Amino acid sequence: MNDVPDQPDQSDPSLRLLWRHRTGAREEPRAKRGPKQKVSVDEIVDAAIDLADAEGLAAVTMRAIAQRFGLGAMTLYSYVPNRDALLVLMADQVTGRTELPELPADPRKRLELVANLAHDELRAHPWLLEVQDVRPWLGPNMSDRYEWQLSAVDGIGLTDLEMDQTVAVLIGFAGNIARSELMKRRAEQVTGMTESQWWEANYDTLSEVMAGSHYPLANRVGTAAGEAYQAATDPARELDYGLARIIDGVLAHVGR
Amino acid sequence: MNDVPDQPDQSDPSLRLLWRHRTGAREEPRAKRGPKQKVSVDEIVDAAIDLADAEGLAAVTMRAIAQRFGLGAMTLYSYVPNRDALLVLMADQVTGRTELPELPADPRKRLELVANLAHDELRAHPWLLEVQDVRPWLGPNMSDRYEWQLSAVDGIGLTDLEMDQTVAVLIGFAGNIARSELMKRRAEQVTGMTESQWWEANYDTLSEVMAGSHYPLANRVGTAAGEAYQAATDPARELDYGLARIIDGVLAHVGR
DNA sequence: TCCAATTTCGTACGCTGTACGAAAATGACA
DNA sequence: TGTCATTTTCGTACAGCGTACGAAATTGGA
Repeated sequence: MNDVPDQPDQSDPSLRLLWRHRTGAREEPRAKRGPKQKVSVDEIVDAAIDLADAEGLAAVTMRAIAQRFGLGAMTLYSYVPNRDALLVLMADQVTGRTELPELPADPRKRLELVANLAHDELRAHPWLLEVQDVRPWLGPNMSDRYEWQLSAVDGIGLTDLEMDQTVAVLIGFAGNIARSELMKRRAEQVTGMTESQWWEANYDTLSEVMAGSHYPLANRVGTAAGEAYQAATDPARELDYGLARIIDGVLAHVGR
Repeated sequence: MNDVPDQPDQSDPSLRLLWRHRTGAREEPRAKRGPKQKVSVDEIVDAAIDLADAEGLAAVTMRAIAQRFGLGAMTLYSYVPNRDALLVLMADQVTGRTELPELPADPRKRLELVANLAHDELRAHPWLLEVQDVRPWLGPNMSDRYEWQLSAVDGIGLTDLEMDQTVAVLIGFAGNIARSELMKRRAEQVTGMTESQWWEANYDTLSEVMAGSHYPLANRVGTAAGEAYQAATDPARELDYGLARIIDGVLAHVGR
């Protein structure tokens, strides 16, 4: 019998699930009775990650995951409270796969590394962009990542708050580039045409429909882009350009 | 009988729908026979926008929109080819509601205006962030907007390609701030707690679970953030800080 | 051996977008 | 005015989703 009255547990249940491999010292108490679980949470999460990598986040359905193990769909709910929690577990688990390299001494190179690492990861697992919209996750691997990101901007001359905000700007920017790359790939997949093919196929309709409007700058810029790299956009160069400007701004701010 | 062989029309059908109010000079040919349509595409799109503003994009279902007009769900498909096309129409239409102010002379103020306008709009219509992921849209109001954005960075000393990339960085950043604001609001709605309440409710679990890990920088930064503004993040200040750094970087690049 | 605890999972519900085809409404023409 | 081709309306249906519920199966401890 407890002295303290039973107040409803307001704490997020998926927190313990996220940190299941690092809970203090003791192992999580195995169930004493009942059938042994046939798979593990990690296996389920890994299977879901595979599925998302291969076919996109929309293909990550409870039924599809369960089928990979020959389980019934509802069985997954004895491992994971619901689909959203699974997505968070996927995000943290895939984050843990990327090892965090030593940081170079040069501040500019440090910031570039933070952005490029995020960008590469999001290119490899584009579904992370969609998961991000579901919930901010506070898992062990994400925490490690954040600590590493902060260490990259530490000692440069930023205040504590500015350190956080600088990291946010950098990884946000990397995410935007990754997002535009994803959209470009998706558009090509949906339409079955490359970007330049799309513009060609729609040229007549566009010029007819835009006859009454005038876009001198957009035309000039669009022409320049088309000549520079047979497409309207080139995310790789956007990354280099934008990253250089942001880092310039940050380093100028701390007076270098 | 046509001389040219019938080649399948590869052009995007929703393009004509997007530009329905500006097609050259002549009106779109009204149907000669059959019942008159009871509503208009604009009314449908406006209703969908209202719904999205009030209850989020997930509430924008074909059935819900149709019900607003006392129509059957399938009736909408005589106005709009499918839901995705409707979302694009919504995005362009709501973009047209924001009037584009005169641009100030000062380059810094011009760039700030571009970012702030995007940010305010996304705050008022957060579902635009989700629509953006569906498809890049090329409607009349988005085209006007893009031309205006380019004019804001024109004459500053950027190349044509850099103009486009600069706009992309600015509005992408504004979008990221709006996204984190949206997530914060959503989290409070889902959990029923404010951010600081969440941290309080999960403090015990967190410190237990993170006992084996060390996050000196994250702790320092988190403490600083908590003291500065009773929360882990403050999007409004992130906007000011990041925007200043980005614009610094751009203006330094063109040598001012 | 028996029971309590736990996992497994079939069924079902409400929800989604939308394919299909019948029914209703309308303007043009005989 | 009657007829018909055209167009809009929309009821029904289907596949797929997350998941609530409850029964069945499995297991270790007493």
